[in-house]
Amino acid sequence: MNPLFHELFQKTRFLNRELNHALKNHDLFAAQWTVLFCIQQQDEMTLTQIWKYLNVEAPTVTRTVNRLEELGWLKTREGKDRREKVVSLSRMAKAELPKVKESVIQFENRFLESLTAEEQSLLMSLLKKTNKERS
Amino acid sequence: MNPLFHELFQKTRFLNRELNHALKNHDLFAAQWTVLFCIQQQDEMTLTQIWKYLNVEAPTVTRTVNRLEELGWLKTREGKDRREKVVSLSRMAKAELPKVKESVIQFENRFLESLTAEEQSLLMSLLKKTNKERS
DNA sequence: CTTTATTAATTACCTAGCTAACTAATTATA
DNA sequence: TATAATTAGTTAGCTAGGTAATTAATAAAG
Repeated sequence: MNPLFHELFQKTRFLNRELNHALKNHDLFAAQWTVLFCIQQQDEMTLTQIWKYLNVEAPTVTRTVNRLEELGWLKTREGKDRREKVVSLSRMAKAELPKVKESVIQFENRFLESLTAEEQSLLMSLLKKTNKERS
Repeated sequence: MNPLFHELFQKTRFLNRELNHALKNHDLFAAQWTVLFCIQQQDEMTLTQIWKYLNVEAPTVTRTVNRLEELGWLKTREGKDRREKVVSLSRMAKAELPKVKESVIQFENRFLESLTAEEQSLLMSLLKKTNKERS
């Protein structure tokens, strides 16, 4: 097994663990945060838009969105296409998200502080250059 | 949310999915393969050695090792310290692993073919340079 | 218009991470 | 040596990813 893969998997496990830790004060998990984040950017999204954006399967998003609705972060309504479920932030989420974002930014900066801006964008472009064909 | 994180998470999700796909012929999942791989390198390992190597928590390894034992890939014995469980490859695993390795190598090469050797080692060193302090 | 195909979302069930709380064996200490 | 602390592993239960199969609504084709 190529050590690059080992390193990649280890790093993201570590990142996930630490991000969960940073979000604990806000009673959120990493995957929940990423869903909130992308909805907040778009104001409203259907489930399909969410899972396509996150590059994740539909059932995963169904579950996370349901949980976030239970917890009071999200509200949902039927789309004009009645198969669609349209998701948006609750009042509470709009009030709380800025603080959450602050925690996440602190965490990200701590993780990246040993890389210069050039190294960060280099890392980004190398990741993007990697093959994305599904076999 | 820093786009670098988004890209990292997406990439490893993609990698995991594709590696699972590549391993399907051998009736293995990615995490199972990584356990088999590290045991095969060391010949014998205790559970603690495994989870420290993989940078994963103990219960995760307990479960995966049990599953692999059920499936006939692994055998276990008691260590001289009777708390320890020592894990090694079964006869079947030793016979099959070379073919599995072949599939994995093909998969890895396909994923990395758009990067030069220099780019690969650059990516590796950038990942390693990242902060690893647990907060 | 009716039938067929497609699409959005869900349900059920699997692997795979995690934490917290536990047992049993070993090591350190009083 | 008896007790306390540590260590190896497990169990229970959560989030989070996946696939396969299903339902309901819409779109396309006959």
